[in-house]
Amino acid sequence: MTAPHRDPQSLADLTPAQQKAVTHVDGPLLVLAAAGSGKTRVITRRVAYMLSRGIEGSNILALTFTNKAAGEMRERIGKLVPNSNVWVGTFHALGARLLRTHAPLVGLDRSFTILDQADRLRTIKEVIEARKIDTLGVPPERIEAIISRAKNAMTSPEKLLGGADDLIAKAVAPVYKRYQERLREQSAVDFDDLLVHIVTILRDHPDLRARLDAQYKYILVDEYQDTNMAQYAILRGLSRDHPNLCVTGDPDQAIYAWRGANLNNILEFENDYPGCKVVKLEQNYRSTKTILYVADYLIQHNTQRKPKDLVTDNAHGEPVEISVYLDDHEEARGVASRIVDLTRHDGFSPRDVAVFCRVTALTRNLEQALRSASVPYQVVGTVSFFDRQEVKDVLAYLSLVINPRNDVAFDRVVNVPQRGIGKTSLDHLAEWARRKGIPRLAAAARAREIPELKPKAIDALVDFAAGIDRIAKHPTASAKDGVERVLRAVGYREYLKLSALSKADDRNANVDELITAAAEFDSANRDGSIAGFLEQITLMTSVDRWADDSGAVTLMTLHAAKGLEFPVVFIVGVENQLLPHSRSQDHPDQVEEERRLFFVGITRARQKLFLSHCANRVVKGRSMYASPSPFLDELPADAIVVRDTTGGRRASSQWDSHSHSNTDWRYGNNQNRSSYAPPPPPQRYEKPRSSSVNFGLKTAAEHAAGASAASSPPVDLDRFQPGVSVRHPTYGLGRIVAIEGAGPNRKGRVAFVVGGERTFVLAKSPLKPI
DNA sequence: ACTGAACGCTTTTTT
DNA sequence: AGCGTTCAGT
Repeated sequence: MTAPHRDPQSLADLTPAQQKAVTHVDGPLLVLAAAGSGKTRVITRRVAYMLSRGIEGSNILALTFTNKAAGEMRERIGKLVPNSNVWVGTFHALGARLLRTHAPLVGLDRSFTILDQADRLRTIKEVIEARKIDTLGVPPERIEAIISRAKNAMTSPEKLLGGADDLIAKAVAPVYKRYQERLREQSAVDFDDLLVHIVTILRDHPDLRARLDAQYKYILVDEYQDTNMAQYAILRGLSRDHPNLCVTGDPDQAIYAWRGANLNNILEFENDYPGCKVVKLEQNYRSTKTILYVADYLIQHNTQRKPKDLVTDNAHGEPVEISVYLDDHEEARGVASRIVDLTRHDGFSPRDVAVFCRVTALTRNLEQALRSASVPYQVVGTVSFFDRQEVKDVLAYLSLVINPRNDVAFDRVVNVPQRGIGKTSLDHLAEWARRKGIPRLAAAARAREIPELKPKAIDALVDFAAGIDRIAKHPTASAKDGVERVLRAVGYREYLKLSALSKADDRNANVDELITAAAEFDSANRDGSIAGFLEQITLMTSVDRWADDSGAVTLMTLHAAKGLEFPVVFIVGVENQLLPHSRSQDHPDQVEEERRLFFVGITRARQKLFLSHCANRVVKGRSMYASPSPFLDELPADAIVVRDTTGGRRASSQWDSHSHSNTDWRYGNNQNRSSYAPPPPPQRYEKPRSSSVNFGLKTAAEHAAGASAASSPPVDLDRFQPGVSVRHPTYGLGRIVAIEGAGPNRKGRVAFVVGGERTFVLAKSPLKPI
């Protein structure tokens, strides 16, 4: 139906299905894109096609899941059509941008602050404490999650309460209500508000809605299966007069239900947008036949699912390897040496390799093993640079300068560096500010009027407020200037030198890096503001900071892996309480999501896939028995090989006596083999029979023969003498310079290699002689 | 009243 | 292994 366009050759390299998607311009379009089906390519080509048909770039909006995906797409569009003016970004970035312009419509200043999830949790805790709300023992973290889910579903506190018989909702609703008020008082928003406020604005201001709808005449959405109700509502609002909405996604890759994503958005799209065209992309260009076969075999175990045919013309490839290790250290070492082999003998480079795990904590061992094997690696999703204390401190100062109502930032820095302002003084201040209905910074400036405060505290607070004021008075030139001004004004470098002990150098380096980041921001955004700098940082995800050109092995969670691909993939910790995670085991829906998560991990691999699990794993400092994931049973036996590295070393009478008697058990089954992939010749490998046991939560220490060795032996106090070298968990190595007193209260003065001298009560301290 | 050290509790996944 | 709370000391 579409006439030939200006550049006919540009479509020749696309399959008929891809062409259909690319050339559909007007009206709703649903692209069901299987993993590895070239979805991103189709989207970018479609944008280029629209531009070539004369559509203005400023009328096109492309929404992605992460900033990184946005950056890639922006770049690819830029290569096809330079200077196109298409807006590409995440939903949250769009929300922030629109809200900067229209903040007053929902009662916020334009200089509003975006709270990250740590700030949000802090605020929730404060609300509970200040209002003495009885939460019926529901922990703050859980309350936070419930509030977030309620917001994403656009449920008000009142409506949450309407759910009658739910006790938890009853406990959460008042916190939710008060939390929302607190945010408004501070002119702050959390991540969810970036979406919800936009929904409110679109709903309450029809003229503005119509204007935006007309401006964003063409909208593309990636990863549509992971959108939530608020995002859905935004899209509805922007696609009423011009329903040229193109969504792409794959229900089998929906892994964010826990965050409020609603799978029905994609399942019901055809009904929501009548006349919608549907294109299925089922051809896989990424993985070997074997990997695709394994993935498909697994995902067919989900009951809530539309069947689909995955096909590929790629080579068969090798069987998927499942390794069994004795414990998590062995696993890490095994993976590391495997990677060394691959790079030395098989022509892979470290950058071709990724290691995925279910929880971030698992990366620790791997880091160690890779380091000692001299394999370069990069962790995605650990405490990011911007989560570091010193960086957060400086950013909080900046944030307070820009938005003086930001009480969260005030609390964070009012006593950093220490100004002798303690908790009781701050409690009085907060209470007074609350009664007066003013921000805490303003209250600090008027500390003299607060009767409960001591003169010392008054002086310190007034001083602090004046200091912030002084910084704010200077016209803020650039982000870099702002950071440097803060550092100078508060004497932050000096503070680091004195208080940070052995970490002073690292922390100073981090501060340096922050200055660099600010300078980078300045040159990238010549009309940018400090507010813009802060916003960019808050909305940045861990994946966004990941540079894939670093030539290093990539370590990340399965969630972070979505949308990426690697020639070689390892998935570690494929164990029962981990994948599926123990928190999901009670709910079948959640187990299906875990299966999808595993599916996502498997389908990231192009050529080689390695899975592994352990018999023992250290969790939270305790060694626990671990059993293989039930998902491993759902893989086709004829496409996998098992490698048991535990040998006879796992001999433990406890273990064996608990074993199941089914000695013929092995991974996988062939009950309903899918027909598209002729499997490689069957490879029969006996699975270690004892591994099929699930011991639940007993610690291995309770069983192990050498259990007593695990408990730390009491240290003989007499061994602490002047001159003796000691180790402290926090301060590291040191030497005893003096012993004071006698008996159980005997104290030792220790000079540390880094960080000066400190005194400890020897019997109570964690000091160890060396 | 503030500061610092020790103890106990906790962690799924993230915009 | 990390963080917030608690306790003791100045």
